[in-house]
Amino acid sequence: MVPDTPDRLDDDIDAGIVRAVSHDARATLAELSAAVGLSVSAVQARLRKLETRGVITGYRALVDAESVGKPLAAFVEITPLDPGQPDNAPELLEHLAEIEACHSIAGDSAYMLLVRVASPRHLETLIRAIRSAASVNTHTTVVLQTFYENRPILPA
Amino acid sequence: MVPDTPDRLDDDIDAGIVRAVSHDARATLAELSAAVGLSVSAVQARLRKLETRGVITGYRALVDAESVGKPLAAFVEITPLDPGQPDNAPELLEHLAEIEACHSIAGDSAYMLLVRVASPRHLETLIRAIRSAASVNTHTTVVLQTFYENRPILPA
DNA sequence: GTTGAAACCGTACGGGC
DNA sequence: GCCCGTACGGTTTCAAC
Repeated sequence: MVPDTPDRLDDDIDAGIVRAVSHDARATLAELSAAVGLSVSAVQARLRKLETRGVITGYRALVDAESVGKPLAAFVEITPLDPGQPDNAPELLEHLAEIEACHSIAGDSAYMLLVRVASPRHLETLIRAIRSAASVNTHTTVVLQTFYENRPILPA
Repeated sequence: MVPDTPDRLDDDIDAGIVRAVSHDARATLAELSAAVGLSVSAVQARLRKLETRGVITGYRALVDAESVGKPLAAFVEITPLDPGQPDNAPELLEHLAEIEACHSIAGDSAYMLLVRVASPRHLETLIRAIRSAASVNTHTTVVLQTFYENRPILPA
């Protein structure tokens, strides 16, 4: 039996490109070229492919949350009030820009959110908005300090 | 009394630049210039300042975790075995590349980690490594599905 | 902040492996 | 198929204003 391709990286060069652009998304093709030892054209073609195949899904600036007025982060676990109802909480909450991430999880709660707000008062307002928008209970864990986050996901 | 600057964005134009580069970190200065209505040079100078002031701390490619062989994510809460000891768990764990984020938190546990691994077996190995490296108990919540994450932090 | 000129970069295309 | 080189238009950079 032929083994399935375990992931969508063709080879070590693709992995090197992903690593380099994960470390600095604004790196030029010339810099990426130097990093992996291929011509600029070849790197450009590979980068395009990585984007179209969905390996690279976008490019983001990392922004200091305090600098943009959102110094308070929290994990909010949510659970539907009525477990019988169809559950589309992620969609119902998508319009709330304070929510940075939404995962469904194993364990006591149904979803884990990561949120960022300006103050405890804003956190209270957001939690109320979450509860009423998605008909859920919430369990909130305040982040006291972030040591690191958004470390690059490196190809194995 | 003069109000303290609440954050480190000078004005709406800086906010616009941050928003634009958060949405697409590979946008050219010309594109950013068009987005905020300033000359290319002025945008470049502002972007540099935002970087040196620490408002923008870097640029990352968003990588599909499954495509690079890490389809399994989990939240790992950790608590020191001996609460009397000096606690430098974040440093002790920093060398583990599977850890994407480390926050200290309020509540039952001391820290919340976000980790990504290839399989349940790798998760077990990682949890053992975390326990022995930082002398902690762990409480793990597996991520079943990620609806969204890394949504941009927009200036208020 | 703006303009402008030189250096650099992104892109498409041709040819070779 | 993938890769490299070249050429042209767009971009980045920096100095002068």
